[in-house]
Amino acid sequence: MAAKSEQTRQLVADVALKMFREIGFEKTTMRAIAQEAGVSVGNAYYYFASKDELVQELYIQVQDEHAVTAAQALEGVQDLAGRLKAVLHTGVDVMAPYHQFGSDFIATAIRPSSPVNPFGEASTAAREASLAIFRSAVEGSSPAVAKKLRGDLPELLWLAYMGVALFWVYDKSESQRRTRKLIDGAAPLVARGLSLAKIPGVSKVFDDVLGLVRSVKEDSE
Amino acid sequence: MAAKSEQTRQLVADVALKMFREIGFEKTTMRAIAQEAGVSVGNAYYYFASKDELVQELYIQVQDEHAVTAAQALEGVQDLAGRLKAVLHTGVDVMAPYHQFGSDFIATAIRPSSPVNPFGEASTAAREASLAIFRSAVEGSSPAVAKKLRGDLPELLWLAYMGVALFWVYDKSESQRRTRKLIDGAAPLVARGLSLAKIPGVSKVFDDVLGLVRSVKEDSE
DNA sequence: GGAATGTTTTGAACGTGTTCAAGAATGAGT
DNA sequence: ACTCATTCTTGAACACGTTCAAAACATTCC
Repeated sequence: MAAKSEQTRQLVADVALKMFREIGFEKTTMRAIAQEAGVSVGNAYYYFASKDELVQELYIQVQDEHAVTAAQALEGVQDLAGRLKAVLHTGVDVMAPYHQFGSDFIATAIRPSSPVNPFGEASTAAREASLAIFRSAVEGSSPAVAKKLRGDLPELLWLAYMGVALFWVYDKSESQRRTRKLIDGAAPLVARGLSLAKIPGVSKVFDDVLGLVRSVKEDSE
Repeated sequence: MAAKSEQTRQLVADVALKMFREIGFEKTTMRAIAQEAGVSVGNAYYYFASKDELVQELYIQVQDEHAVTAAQALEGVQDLAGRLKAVLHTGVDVMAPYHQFGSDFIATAIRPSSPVNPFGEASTAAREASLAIFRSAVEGSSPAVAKKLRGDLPELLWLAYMGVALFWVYDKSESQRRTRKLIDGAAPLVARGLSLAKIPGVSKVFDDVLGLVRSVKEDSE
Protein backbone atom coordinates (compact mmCIF):
# COMPACT_ATOMS: atom_id res chain seq x y z
CA MET A 1 0.00 0.00 0.00
CA ALA A 2 0.99 3.59 -0.58
CA ALA A 3 0.14 4.55 2.96
CA LYS A 4 3.57 3.84 4.37
CA SER A 5 5.28 5.97 1.81
CA GLU A 6 2.85 8.82 2.29
CA GLN A 7 3.37 8.55 6.00
CA THR A 8 7.12 9.12 5.72
CA ARG A 9 6.56 12.06 3.42
CA GLN A 10 4.08 13.60 5.81
CA LEU A 11 6.37 12.97 8.76
CA VAL A 12 9.29 14.75 7.10
CA ALA A 13 7.08 17.67 6.09
CA ASP A 14 5.56 18.00 9.54
CA VAL A 15 8.90 17.92 11.30
CA ALA A 16 10.32 20.43 8.85
CA LEU A 17 7.46 22.91 9.25
CA LYS A 18 7.54 22.59 12.99
CA MET A 19 11.26 23.30 13.02
CA PHE A 20 10.87 26.22 10.62
CA ARG A 21 8.40 27.77 13.02
CA GLU A 22 10.36 27.04 16.16
CA ILE A 23 13.98 27.59 15.28
CA GLY A 24 13.90 29.36 11.90
CA PHE A 25 14.93 28.50 8.39
CA GLU A 26 18.69 28.49 8.59
CA LYS A 27 18.97 26.53 11.78
CA THR A 28 16.63 23.91 10.38
CA THR A 29 19.21 21.91 8.48
CA MET A 30 18.34 18.92 6.35
CA ARG A 31 20.41 16.78 8.70
CA ALA A 32 18.45 18.07 11.68
CA ILE A 33 15.13 17.41 9.99
CA ALA A 34 16.20 13.88 9.09
CA GLN A 35 17.44 13.14 12.59
CA GLU A 36 14.32 14.56 14.26
CA ALA A 37 12.14 12.54 11.92
CA GLY A 38 14.24 9.43 12.42
CA VAL A 39 15.12 8.94 8.77
CA SER A 40 18.27 9.39 6.75
CA VAL A 41 19.15 12.58 4.90
CA GLY A 42 18.88 10.82 1.58
CA ASN A 43 15.42 9.65 2.46
CA ALA A 44 14.20 13.19 3.03
CA TYR A 45 15.58 14.02 -0.40
CA TYR A 46 13.68 11.11 -1.87
CA TYR A 47 10.46 12.95 -1.09
CA PHE A 48 11.61 16.55 -1.40
CA ALA A 49 14.11 17.35 -4.10
CA SER A 50 15.40 20.35 -2.18
CA LYS A 51 14.98 22.36 0.96
CA ASP A 52 12.99 24.80 -1.16
CA GLU A 53 10.37 22.16 -1.77
CA LEU A 54 9.79 21.94 1.93
CA VAL A 55 9.20 25.67 1.90
CA GLN A 56 6.71 25.12 -0.91
CA GLU A 57 4.86 22.69 1.35
CA LEU A 58 4.59 25.47 3.91
CA TYR A 59 3.47 27.96 1.28
CA ILE A 60 0.65 25.74 0.10
CA GLN A 61 -0.50 25.06 3.62
CA VAL A 62 -0.56 28.76 4.48
CA GLN A 63 -2.49 29.57 1.31
CA ASP A 64 -5.07 26.91 2.04
CA GLU A 65 -5.62 28.29 5.48
CA HIS A 66 -5.93 31.79 4.08
CA ALA A 67 -8.63 30.69 1.68
CA VAL A 68 -10.67 29.29 4.57
CA THR A 69 -10.25 32.14 7.03
CA ALA A 70 -10.74 34.82 4.38
CA ALA A 71 -13.99 33.27 3.22
CA GLN A 72 -15.25 33.33 6.81
CA ALA A 73 -14.15 36.90 7.37
CA LEU A 74 -15.89 38.04 4.18
CA GLU A 75 -19.28 36.83 5.33
CA GLY A 76 -21.68 39.66 5.90
CA VAL A 77 -19.20 42.36 4.91
CA GLN A 78 -20.51 44.43 2.02
CA ASP A 79 -18.30 47.42 1.31
CA LEU A 80 -15.09 47.02 -0.63
CA ALA A 81 -12.92 48.61 2.05
CA GLY A 82 -14.17 46.16 4.65
CA ARG A 83 -13.77 43.21 2.33
CA LEU A 84 -10.22 44.24 1.46
CA LYS A 85 -9.38 44.57 5.13
CA ALA A 86 -10.83 41.14 5.81
CA VAL A 87 -8.73 39.48 3.14
CA LEU A 88 -5.52 41.29 4.02
CA HIS A 89 -5.83 40.87 7.76
CA THR A 90 -6.52 37.16 7.51
CA GLY A 91 -3.57 36.94 5.13
CA VAL A 92 -1.31 38.43 7.75
CA ASP A 93 -2.89 36.22 10.41
CA VAL A 94 -2.00 32.97 8.72
CA MET A 95 1.56 34.11 8.06
CA ALA A 96 2.13 35.32 11.62
CA PRO A 97 3.65 32.13 13.09
CA TYR A 98 6.34 32.30 10.46
CA HIS A 99 7.30 35.93 10.82
CA GLN A 100 10.88 35.39 11.96
CA PHE A 101 11.24 33.06 9.02
CA GLY A 102 9.71 35.55 6.60
CA SER A 103 12.86 37.07 5.21
CA ASP A 104 14.36 33.70 4.36
CA PHE A 105 11.12 32.73 2.75
CA ILE A 106 11.01 35.83 0.59
CA ALA A 107 14.64 35.44 -0.37
CA THR A 108 13.82 31.93 -1.53
CA ALA A 109 10.54 32.86 -3.15
CA ILE A 110 11.81 35.78 -5.15
CA ARG A 111 14.25 33.68 -7.15
CA PRO A 112 12.57 32.91 -10.48
CA SER A 113 13.83 29.36 -10.39
CA SER A 114 12.26 28.67 -7.02
CA PRO A 115 9.21 26.42 -6.78
CA VAL A 116 7.79 28.92 -4.30
CA ASN A 117 8.08 31.93 -6.57
CA PRO A 118 4.56 33.38 -6.51
CA PHE A 119 4.80 34.34 -10.18
CA GLY A 120 6.27 31.01 -11.22
CA GLU A 121 4.80 27.95 -12.77
CA ALA A 122 5.29 25.59 -9.85
CA SER A 123 2.96 27.68 -7.72
CA THR A 124 0.22 28.22 -10.28
CA ALA A 125 -2.28 26.41 -8.11
CA ALA A 126 -1.47 28.41 -4.99
CA ARG A 127 -1.52 31.65 -6.93
CA GLU A 128 -4.88 30.86 -8.51
CA ALA A 129 -6.31 30.07 -5.11
CA SER A 130 -5.03 33.35 -3.76
CA LEU A 131 -6.33 35.25 -6.77
CA ALA A 132 -9.72 33.64 -6.29
CA ILE A 133 -9.91 35.15 -2.82
CA PHE A 134 -9.41 38.63 -4.21
CA ARG A 135 -11.84 38.01 -7.02
CA SER A 136 -14.46 37.04 -4.53
CA ALA A 137 -13.69 40.12 -2.43
CA VAL A 138 -14.21 42.35 -5.45
CA GLU A 139 -17.20 40.63 -6.96
CA GLY A 140 -19.11 40.31 -3.72
CA SER A 141 -18.84 43.95 -2.79
CA SER A 142 -21.66 46.44 -2.83
CA PRO A 143 -21.80 49.11 -3.99
CA ALA A 144 -20.30 47.30 -6.95
CA VAL A 145 -16.94 48.18 -8.41
CA ALA A 146 -17.01 49.99 -11.77
CA LYS A 147 -17.48 47.47 -14.53
CA LYS A 148 -14.39 48.36 -16.48
CA LEU A 149 -12.22 47.80 -13.41
CA ARG A 150 -13.74 44.57 -12.29
CA GLY A 151 -11.70 42.38 -14.60
CA ASP A 152 -8.21 43.53 -13.75
CA LEU A 153 -8.71 44.66 -10.19
CA PRO A 154 -8.33 41.29 -8.44
CA GLU A 155 -4.95 40.76 -10.05
CA LEU A 156 -3.80 44.25 -9.13
CA LEU A 157 -4.98 43.78 -5.57
CA TRP A 158 -3.18 40.48 -5.39
CA LEU A 159 -0.04 42.27 -6.53
CA ALA A 160 -0.59 44.85 -3.82
CA TYR A 161 -0.98 41.98 -1.38
CA MET A 162 2.48 40.77 -2.37
CA GLY A 163 3.66 44.26 -1.51
CA VAL A 164 1.95 44.08 1.86
CA ALA A 165 3.61 40.74 2.50
CA LEU A 166 6.96 42.30 1.71
CA PHE A 167 6.21 45.17 4.08
CA TRP A 168 5.22 42.63 6.71
CA VAL A 169 8.52 40.84 6.41
CA TYR A 170 10.39 44.03 7.18
CA ASP A 171 7.98 45.06 9.91
CA LYS A 172 9.86 44.88 13.21
CA SER A 173 7.11 46.39 15.38
CA GLU A 174 5.60 44.02 17.92
CA SER A 175 2.85 41.84 16.48
CA GLN A 176 3.55 43.62 13.20
CA ARG A 177 1.40 46.52 14.32
CA ARG A 178 2.57 48.73 11.46
CA THR A 179 1.38 46.27 8.84
CA ARG A 180 -2.07 46.28 10.46
CA LYS A 181 -2.02 50.03 10.42
CA LEU A 182 -1.07 50.06 6.77
CA ILE A 183 -3.91 47.72 5.89
CA ASP A 184 -6.47 49.70 7.89
CA GLY A 185 -5.35 52.90 6.25
CA ALA A 186 -4.87 51.65 2.72
CA ALA A 187 -8.03 49.60 2.27
CA PRO A 188 -10.48 52.51 2.56
CA LEU A 189 -8.18 54.65 0.45
CA VAL A 190 -8.15 52.12 -2.34
CA ALA A 191 -11.93 51.94 -2.24
CA ARG A 192 -12.24 55.72 -2.31
CA GLY A 193 -9.62 56.02 -5.02
CA LEU A 194 -11.54 53.60 -7.20
CA SER A 195 -14.75 55.53 -6.77
CA LEU A 196 -12.99 58.50 -8.36
CA ALA A 197 -13.08 56.64 -11.65
CA LYS A 198 -16.45 58.27 -12.24
CA ILE A 199 -14.96 61.76 -12.48
CA PRO A 200 -14.48 62.51 -16.20
CA GLY A 201 -10.91 63.85 -15.99
CA VAL A 202 -9.83 60.97 -13.81
CA SER A 203 -11.55 58.33 -15.83
CA LYS A 204 -9.18 58.74 -18.77
CA VAL A 205 -6.15 58.24 -16.54
CA PHE A 206 -7.69 55.05 -15.19
CA ASP A 207 -8.26 53.84 -18.72
CA ASP A 208 -4.66 54.47 -19.61
CA VAL A 209 -3.41 52.68 -16.52
CA LEU A 210 -5.49 49.65 -17.42
CA GLY A 211 -4.29 49.88 -20.99
CA LEU A 212 -0.68 49.91 -19.89
CA VAL A 213 -1.15 47.00 -17.52
CA ARG A 214 -2.77 44.97 -20.26
CA SER A 215 -0.20 45.79 -22.90
CA VAL A 216 2.72 44.93 -20.64
CA LYS A 217 1.01 41.72 -19.60
CA GLU A 218 0.15 40.58 -23.11
CA ASP A 219 3.65 41.16 -24.34
CA SER A 220 4.89 38.34 -22.16
CA GLU A 221 2.89 35.67 -23.91
CA MET B 1 52.09 52.38 2.75
CA ALA B 2 48.49 51.33 2.52
CA ALA B 3 48.72 51.08 -1.25
CA LYS B 4 49.69 47.42 -1.30
CA SER B 5 46.75 46.42 0.83
CA GLU B 6 44.35 48.51 -1.18
CA GLN B 7 45.73 46.95 -4.32
CA THR B 8 44.88 43.43 -3.16
CA ARG B 9 41.39 44.52 -2.15
CA GLN B 10 40.82 46.15 -5.50
CA LEU B 11 42.17 43.12 -7.33
CA VAL B 12 39.79 40.77 -5.56
CA ALA B 13 36.85 43.08 -6.17
CA ASP B 14 37.69 43.52 -9.85
CA VAL B 15 38.09 39.81 -10.44
CA ALA B 16 34.85 39.09 -8.60
CA LEU B 17 32.79 41.64 -10.53
CA LYS B 18 34.24 40.46 -13.81
CA MET B 19 33.33 36.88 -12.99
CA PHE B 20 29.85 37.87 -11.83
CA ARG B 21 29.26 39.48 -15.19
CA GLU B 22 30.77 36.71 -17.26
CA ILE B 23 29.75 33.50 -15.57
CA GLY B 24 27.05 34.52 -13.09
CA PHE B 25 26.74 34.58 -9.33
CA GLU B 26 26.58 30.92 -8.42
CA LYS B 27 29.41 29.77 -10.64
CA THR B 28 31.61 32.50 -9.26
CA THR B 29 32.80 30.65 -6.17
CA MET B 30 35.03 32.21 -3.57
CA ARG B 31 37.66 29.62 -4.44
CA ALA B 32 37.47 30.57 -8.11
CA ILE B 33 37.79 34.26 -7.33
CA ALA B 34 40.80 33.61 -5.10
CA GLN B 35 42.49 31.43 -7.68
CA GLU B 36 41.86 33.87 -10.53
CA ALA B 37 43.19 36.71 -8.40
CA GLY B 38 46.17 34.66 -7.29
CA VAL B 39 45.47 34.88 -3.59
CA SER B 40 44.23 32.44 -0.97
CA VAL B 41 40.60 32.04 -0.05
CA GLY B 42 41.25 33.31 3.44
CA ASN B 43 42.85 36.41 2.02
CA ALA B 44 39.76 37.31 0.04
CA TYR B 45 37.82 36.97 3.29
CA TYR B 46 40.23 39.31 4.99
CA TYR B 47 38.94 42.08 2.77
CA PHE B 48 35.36 40.97 2.26
CA ALA B 49 33.60 39.37 5.18
CA SER B 50 31.26 37.48 2.89
CA LYS B 51 30.33 36.89 -0.70
CA ASP B 52 27.50 39.33 -0.12
CA GLU B 53 29.99 42.09 0.52
CA LEU B 54 31.36 41.57 -2.95
CA VAL B 55 27.85 42.04 -4.24
CA GLN B 56 27.70 45.25 -2.24
CA GLU B 57 30.79 46.40 -4.08
CA LEU B 58 28.93 45.87 -7.33
CA TYR B 59 25.85 47.62 -6.01
CA ILE B 60 27.80 50.73 -5.09
CA GLN B 61 29.54 50.79 -8.42
CA VAL B 62 26.28 50.52 -10.34
CA GLN B 63 24.71 53.26 -8.24
CA ASP B 64 27.63 55.59 -8.85
CA GLU B 65 27.34 55.07 -12.55
CA HIS B 66 23.61 55.69 -12.40
CA ALA B 67 24.15 59.03 -10.66
CA VAL B 68 26.44 60.15 -13.46
CA THR B 69 24.41 58.97 -16.44
CA ALA B 70 21.11 60.14 -14.95
CA ALA B 71 22.46 63.64 -14.37
CA GLN B 72 23.51 63.77 -18.00
CA ALA B 73 20.21 62.48 -19.26
CA LEU B 74 18.31 65.04 -17.20
CA GLU B 75 20.02 67.96 -18.86
CA GLY B 76 17.62 70.05 -20.90
CA VAL B 77 14.60 67.89 -20.08
CA GLN B 78 11.88 69.95 -18.43
CA ASP B 79 8.69 67.98 -18.03
CA LEU B 80 8.28 65.48 -15.22
CA ALA B 81 7.40 62.58 -17.51
CA GLY B 82 10.56 63.08 -19.53
CA ARG B 83 12.69 63.44 -16.42
CA LEU B 84 11.24 60.29 -14.92
CA LYS B 85 11.92 58.40 -18.12
CA ALA B 86 15.49 59.65 -18.14
CA VAL B 87 16.17 58.47 -14.62
CA LEU B 88 14.49 55.11 -15.04
CA HIS B 89 15.98 54.32 -18.42
CA THR B 90 19.51 55.14 -17.29
CA GLY B 91 18.85 53.02 -14.22
CA VAL B 92 18.04 50.04 -16.40
CA ASP B 93 21.01 50.84 -18.62
CA VAL B 94 23.56 50.55 -15.87
CA MET B 95 22.07 47.32 -14.59
CA ALA B 96 21.93 45.71 -18.03
CA PRO B 97 25.31 43.91 -17.96
CA TYR B 98 24.19 42.10 -14.84
CA HIS B 99 20.76 40.99 -15.98
CA GLN B 100 21.42 37.24 -15.85
CA PHE B 101 22.76 37.81 -12.38
CA GLY B 102 19.78 39.94 -11.35
CA SER B 103 17.72 37.29 -9.63
CA ASP B 104 20.57 36.18 -7.43
CA PHE B 105 21.25 39.77 -6.60
CA ILE B 106 17.67 40.44 -5.62
CA ALA B 107 17.52 37.27 -3.56
CA THR B 108 20.58 38.48 -1.71
CA ALA B 109 19.43 42.07 -1.46
CA ILE B 110 15.99 41.38 -0.13
CA ARG B 111 17.23 39.68 3.02
CA PRO B 112 17.10 42.28 5.79
CA SER B 113 20.44 41.12 7.15
CA SER B 114 22.19 41.64 3.83
CA PRO B 115 24.59 44.54 3.42
CA VAL B 116 23.04 45.11 0.00
CA ASN B 117 19.49 45.44 1.26
CA PRO B 118 18.35 48.75 -0.24
CA PHE B 119 16.34 49.57 2.88
CA GLY B 120 19.10 48.55 5.26
CA GLU B 121 21.67 50.47 7.16
CA ALA B 122 24.74 49.20 5.35
CA SER B 123 23.54 50.76 2.11
CA THR B 124 22.45 54.10 3.49
CA ALA B 125 24.98 55.91 1.33
CA ALA B 126 23.92 54.18 -1.87
CA ARG B 127 20.26 54.72 -1.07
CA GLU B 128 20.78 58.40 -0.36
CA ALA B 129 22.62 58.79 -3.63
CA SER B 130 19.78 57.10 -5.46
CA LEU B 131 17.19 59.18 -3.66
CA ALA B 132 19.08 62.32 -4.59
CA ILE B 133 18.66 61.45 -8.25
CA PHE B 134 14.90 61.30 -7.86
CA ARG B 135 14.85 64.46 -5.80
CA SER B 136 16.66 66.25 -8.57
CA ALA B 137 14.28 64.83 -11.15
CA VAL B 138 11.29 66.16 -9.21
CA GLU B 139 12.70 69.51 -8.18
CA GLY B 140 14.05 70.40 -11.58
CA SER B 141 10.83 69.76 -13.44
CA SER B 142 8.63 72.42 -14.94
CA PRO B 143 5.74 72.84 -14.71
CA ALA B 144 6.51 72.31 -11.04
CA VAL B 145 5.03 69.49 -9.00
CA ALA B 146 2.36 70.51 -6.50
CA LYS B 147 4.01 71.84 -3.37
CA LYS B 148 2.39 69.43 -0.98
CA LEU B 149 3.65 66.46 -2.98
CA ARG B 150 7.17 67.67 -3.49
CA GLY B 151 8.47 66.46 -0.17
CA ASP B 152 7.39 62.83 -0.29
CA LEU B 153 7.37 62.24 -4.00
CA PRO B 154 11.06 61.45 -4.48
CA GLU B 155 10.89 58.71 -1.90
CA LEU B 156 7.76 57.24 -3.44
CA LEU B 157 9.30 57.34 -6.89
CA TRP B 158 12.40 55.64 -5.57
CA LEU B 159 10.16 52.95 -4.16
CA ALA B 160 8.51 52.60 -7.54
CA TYR B 161 11.98 52.34 -9.03
CA MET B 162 12.64 49.34 -6.78
CA GLY B 163 9.47 47.88 -8.27
CA VAL B 164 10.72 48.53 -11.78
CA ALA B 165 14.00 46.84 -10.88
CA LEU B 166 12.06 43.84 -9.68
CA PHE B 167 10.06 43.76 -12.90
CA TRP B 168 13.30 44.02 -14.83
CA VAL B 169 14.72 40.98 -13.08
CA TYR B 170 11.76 38.90 -14.18
CA ASP B 171 11.73 40.38 -17.66
CA LYS B 172 12.71 37.63 -20.06
CA SER B 173 12.07 39.57 -23.29
CA GLU B 174 15.16 40.33 -25.34
CA SER B 175 17.01 43.43 -24.18
CA GLN B 176 14.32 43.69 -21.51
CA ARG B 177 12.01 45.36 -24.00
CA ARG B 178 9.00 45.02 -21.71
CA THR B 179 10.67 46.97 -18.93
CA ARG B 180 11.37 49.79 -21.40
CA LYS B 181 7.75 49.69 -22.45
CA LEU B 182 6.61 49.83 -18.86
CA ILE B 183 8.78 52.87 -18.19
CA ASP B 184 7.63 54.67 -21.31
CA GLY B 185 4.03 54.01 -20.42
CA ALA B 186 4.16 54.62 -16.70
CA ALA B 187 6.21 57.82 -16.61
CA PRO B 188 3.66 60.02 -18.44
CA LEU B 189 0.87 58.38 -16.48
CA VAL B 190 2.47 59.23 -13.18
CA ALA B 191 2.91 62.82 -14.31
CA ARG B 192 -0.69 63.05 -15.44
CA GLY B 193 -1.93 61.34 -12.29
CA LEU B 194 -0.14 63.87 -10.15
CA SER B 195 -1.66 66.75 -12.04
CA LEU B 196 -5.07 65.47 -10.96
CA ALA B 197 -4.22 66.57 -7.43
CA LYS B 198 -5.74 69.93 -8.35
CA ILE B 199 -9.23 68.50 -8.71
CA PRO B 200 -11.06 69.09 -5.40
CA GLY B 201 -12.49 65.59 -4.95
CA VAL B 202 -9.18 63.99 -5.81
CA SER B 203 -7.15 66.31 -3.68
CA LYS B 204 -8.53 64.89 -0.45
CA VAL B 205 -7.60 61.36 -1.46
CA PHE B 206 -4.08 62.52 -2.20
CA ASP B 207 -3.89 64.13 1.21
CA ASP B 208 -4.98 60.93 2.88
CA VAL B 209 -2.46 58.87 0.93
CA LEU B 210 0.30 61.18 2.05
CA GLY B 211 -1.01 61.10 5.58
CA LEU B 212 -0.96 57.32 5.60
CA VAL B 213 2.53 57.14 4.16
CA ARG B 214 3.80 59.52 6.80
CA SER B 215 2.08 57.84 9.69
CA VAL B 216 3.36 54.40 8.72
CA LYS B 217 6.83 55.80 8.24
CA GLU B 218 6.98 57.68 11.52
CA ASP B 219 5.85 54.70 13.48
CA SER B 220 9.07 52.92 12.67
CA GLU B 221 11.25 55.44 14.48
C1' DG C 1 8.27 -20.54 -2.88
C1' DG C 2 11.11 -17.88 -5.80
C1' DA C 3 12.67 -14.95 -9.32
C1' DA C 4 12.03 -10.42 -11.27
C1' DT C 5 10.78 -5.91 -10.93
C1' DG C 6 9.73 -1.70 -8.57
C1' DT C 7 9.92 1.21 -4.46
C1' DT C 8 12.11 3.06 -0.42
C1' DT C 9 16.15 3.83 2.52
C1' DT C 10 20.87 4.42 3.63
C1' DG C 11 25.26 6.91 4.46
C1' DA C 12 29.43 8.24 2.42
C1' DA C 13 31.07 11.74 -0.68
C1' DC C 14 31.20 16.30 -3.26
C1' DG C 15 31.56 21.27 -3.66
C1' DT C 16 30.04 25.23 -1.39
C1' DG C 17 30.55 29.58 1.94
C1' DT C 18 32.94 30.55 5.94
C1' DT C 19 36.25 30.36 10.08
C1' DC C 20 40.49 30.38 12.38
C1' DA C 21 45.01 29.25 14.34
C1' DA C 22 49.21 29.87 12.72
C1' DG C 23 52.74 31.94 10.22
C1' DA C 24 54.97 35.66 7.12
C1' DA C 25 55.69 40.46 6.03
C1' DT C 26 55.82 45.11 7.36
C1' DG C 27 56.68 49.15 10.14
C1' DA C 28 57.91 51.90 14.48
C1' DG C 29 60.64 52.88 18.18
C1' DT C 30 65.03 52.59 20.25
C1' DA D 1 70.42 46.23 13.97
C1' DC D 2 66.99 44.49 16.90
C1' DT D 3 62.79 44.03 19.12
C1' DC D 4 57.76 44.08 19.23
C1' DA D 5 53.22 45.04 17.60
C1' DT D 6 50.43 45.41 13.71
C1' DT D 7 48.89 44.11 9.33
C1' DC D 8 48.51 40.49 5.76
C1' DT D 9 48.35 35.88 4.11
C1' DT D 10 47.80 31.00 4.20
C1' DG D 11 45.42 26.50 3.89
C1' DA D 12 43.26 23.07 6.55
C1' DA D 13 38.87 22.35 8.74
C1' DC D 14 33.75 22.89 9.60
C1' DA D 15 28.79 22.57 8.61
C1' DC D 16 25.83 23.02 5.06
C1' DG D 17 22.73 21.49 0.80
C1' DT D 18 22.84 18.04 -2.39
C1' DT D 19 23.94 13.57 -5.07
C1' DC D 20 24.26 8.77 -5.85
C1' DA D 21 25.51 3.90 -5.93
C1' DA D 22 24.24 0.41 -3.33
C1' DA D 23 21.41 -2.05 -0.15
C1' DA D 24 16.90 -3.26 1.96
C1' DC D 25 12.25 -3.89 1.46
C1' DA D 26 7.77 -4.65 -1.04
C1' DT D 27 5.04 -6.33 -4.79
C1' DT D 28 3.90 -8.99 -8.76
C1' DC D 29 3.79 -12.95 -11.58
C1' DC D 30 4.59 -17.89 -12.51
